[in-house]
Amino acid sequence: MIQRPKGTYDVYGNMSKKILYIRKLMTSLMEKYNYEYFRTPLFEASELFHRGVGETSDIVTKETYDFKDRGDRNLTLRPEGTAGIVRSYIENKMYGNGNIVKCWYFGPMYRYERPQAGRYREFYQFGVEAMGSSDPALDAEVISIPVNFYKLLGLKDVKVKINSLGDLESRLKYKDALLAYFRPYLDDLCDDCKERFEKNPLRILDCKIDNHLDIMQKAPKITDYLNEESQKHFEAVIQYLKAMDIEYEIDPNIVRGLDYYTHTVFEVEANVEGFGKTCVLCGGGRYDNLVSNLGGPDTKAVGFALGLERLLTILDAEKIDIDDDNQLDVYMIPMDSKQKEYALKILNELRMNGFNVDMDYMGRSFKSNLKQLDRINPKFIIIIGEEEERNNLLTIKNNQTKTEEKISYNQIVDYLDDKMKDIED
RNA sequence: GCGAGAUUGGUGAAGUGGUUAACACGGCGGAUUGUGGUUCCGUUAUGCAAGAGUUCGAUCCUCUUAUCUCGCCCCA
Repeated sequence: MIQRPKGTYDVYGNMSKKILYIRKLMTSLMEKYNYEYFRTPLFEASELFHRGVGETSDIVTKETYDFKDRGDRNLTLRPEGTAGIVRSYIENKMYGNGNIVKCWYFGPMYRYERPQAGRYREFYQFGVEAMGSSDPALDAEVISIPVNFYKLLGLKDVKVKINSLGDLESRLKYKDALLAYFRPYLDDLCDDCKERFEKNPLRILDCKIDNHLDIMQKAPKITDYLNEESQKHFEAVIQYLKAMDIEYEIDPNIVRGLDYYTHTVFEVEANVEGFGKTCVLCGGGRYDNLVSNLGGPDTKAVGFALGLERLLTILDAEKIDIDDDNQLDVYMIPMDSKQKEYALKILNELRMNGFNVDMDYMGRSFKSNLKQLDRINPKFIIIIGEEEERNNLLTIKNNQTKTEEKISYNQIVDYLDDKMKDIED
């Protein structure tokens, strides 16, 4: 038997309802924020991610799906959303009028990782990018999006952890300071941290094993290395968060895994009782150099992304039920296959008049069809037998009151329109 | 990439080196030939992830592969 590829999953049943609901919520929220929907290709020139995400990041060095197409082009399935959006921004010259571009996306991303709970090789991300402004208020707006999104979904104790990496200058100075600081203690660090020391010293601060060590607590803080401009930006973001009543905590250990971040970096976490711990739900930050690094004009930008699968896992753990069940308006039961023509005629008519209608295609006995009704749970049942067909009638039964009446075919649309209003009231 | 544990029908699962693989739910049919969540009856896996090996005989033992779960790395 052919199985689905490792780290992928199929969506159906309950899951599909949840996803549709979440997508609807995203769409309406982004309308309120006045962000535009963007869609970019699932694969891009490999070089885009090498230059965009960072040549040294783990995502690019060991997690991408790279392939050559039949025209010998080097392509990569996108491991994240920002690089493609920025490429599109540059390629379509959206910077033209010095406009701000605020957009959102939702789609599959690909990383060759070891699958674990809530983590897949093909996974979906919802994200936004706001390009063309360095206003710290924009950072705050972007941060407010996931916060409000989670609140609307019913998550509790949603909290922002925020830090600043400063501009390139501040960051380099800090990196040097860290290297100088940790070098004498290298032997005290865990093996992973020794590797981090070489590759990405900022991540040492994030280590779960060495967390307790004295040298960790006393390590230099990025905040002491921010230049004046970076400091001012950071403080302003904090002020704006306060203004919006968004709960935050400054966490100097947040450094993020992608190379393009500058200034604001943040994660949003929620306390998940089901897991007995706080979980990171999404992350993002400012990337003022990415657009120019990818060949565009100097453009400041900020964004975030959240993983759908982790969100669903956490909603489950919190027992937040979000399925967006749209109840069937009408279920049709033909008494006999002879009545199918007439049934289909009614079915089609009702659908074109805006009702959700389905009927039995299993050739079930009448009795059996009735037994199915509890599972199908329609608002109305239309029963069509020989007599109804002959006289252009149909029997319609209210599934709640269990009362039924015979009406003529011509009346059905008006009849249902009327009844639906009653139900809604 | 490394380590550990799993994989039995549509679903949840019990089970054993040897004839017909429990039990439950669901499905279908019937008791009730045009009106339903109850009850009762019948039926529902030529097969125990895939392949190979050991054996007179394997779902059970061994190996390989695949996938899932958990941990590390990483990410979010």
